[in-house]
Amino acid sequence: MTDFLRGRNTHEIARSRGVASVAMTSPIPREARREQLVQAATTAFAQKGYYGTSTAQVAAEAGVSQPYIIQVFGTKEALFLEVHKRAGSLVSEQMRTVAASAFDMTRFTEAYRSALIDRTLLLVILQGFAASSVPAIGHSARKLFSEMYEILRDDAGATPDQARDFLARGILINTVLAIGIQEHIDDNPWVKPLLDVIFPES
Amino acid sequence: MTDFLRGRNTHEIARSRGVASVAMTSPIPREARREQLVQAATTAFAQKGYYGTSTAQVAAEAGVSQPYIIQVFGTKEALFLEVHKRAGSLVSEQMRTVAASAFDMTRFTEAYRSALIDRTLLLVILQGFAASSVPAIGHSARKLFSEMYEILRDDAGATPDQARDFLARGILINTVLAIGIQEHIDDNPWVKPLLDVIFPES
DNA sequence: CCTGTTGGTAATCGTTTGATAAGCAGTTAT
DNA sequence: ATAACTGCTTATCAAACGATTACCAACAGG
Repeated sequence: MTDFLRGRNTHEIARSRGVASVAMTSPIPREARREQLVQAATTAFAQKGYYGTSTAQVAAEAGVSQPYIIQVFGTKEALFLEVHKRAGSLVSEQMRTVAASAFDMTRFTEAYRSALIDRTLLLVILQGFAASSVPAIGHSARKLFSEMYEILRDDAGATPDQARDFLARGILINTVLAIGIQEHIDDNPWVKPLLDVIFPES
Repeated sequence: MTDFLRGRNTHEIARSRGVASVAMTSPIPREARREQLVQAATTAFAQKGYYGTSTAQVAAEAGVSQPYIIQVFGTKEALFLEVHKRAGSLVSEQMRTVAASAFDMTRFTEAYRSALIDRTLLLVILQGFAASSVPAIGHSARKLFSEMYEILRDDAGATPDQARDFLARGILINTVLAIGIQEHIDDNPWVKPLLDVIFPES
């Protein structure tokens, strides 16, 4: 990005000063670091998708070097898959808890409002749909889709029609988020009534 | 791709034979060629999206050289925008004719079934949503979204709630097409009841 | 101390990318 | 005929990409 310092980590900063042991942060344990990288990658992939995001951008977002990303995850594809699966799990989890008791379309808003805290998760899922031509990504996307239907059917007791409408609403919200129409509402102010029924009183 | 002959057009074939005027097709007029290129680009972009599709792939699909694509459209972004806008126009057009009389959700299936003939159009629209982080593409996507709402509201007399449900169903269909779950129904056979209510008796 | 292991980086590579430049072939107008 | 225009190519380029290699720094255990 703009900040070239992003790529300079504590190691290099210390070395470039000629001081080996000043302002040196301890290396972060493997699992914690991996978690942090997935988080950064989620942010990056959410915006520009699988093809549109370079491993260097993910690295910059995380504040590490690009080869390190590859070293930890093996390939860019494996990284995206981990990001996608994690996002899918989190959203599924949230769906399950909200729809646990009985199916009720009025709970929909509640469900997605809490998920909106991590709107990047929803965007990653959309990007997964769009990149389904990559075999492994398509597989993961279909699995997620099926899993969501399973949740609605088994945990919420929804009929196929109800599940369809629920999923449709969810994907519509994902799309509206992706195109950022709320931020550009000034360009088309007359769509507000529509947005109002998509995001009630928010 | 696999066929290296794709890149050899009539010009080169004639020249490589040392014969200047044998089996030589006349150059195609500008507008007709442009149309053909947009068609090829639509096919290419529908599968792998804006970032995932190279201009060379578009050129191979159309049977012309890669620089020619750039020459005709200026940039890859301009090409995608033309493809996206044309797909949006065609789908909007179809929406308008079907929903012209009065709003009726039962006509939904009919509307999308005819549009399914060009499922690539729907995929291009989805890819436009996914690539909305590119400013011009985002603008085009929002414009399309607004236009669709306008059609539903003005031509079909739909309420915001009805428009929301209609659009949601449409985008769900786009998504289901994108992930290709129908082709992989064997992997998750129990989602068939869901697909049956998404694509009635098809 | 020094030795192995873990957590990282810099340097580099081969490929692919979008885009430019220059030129050739066929058609049309003078 | 020839000059000009349109259609389209080959050749080339600089930048960006994912990935490999080799190395450096800190810590832990003997």
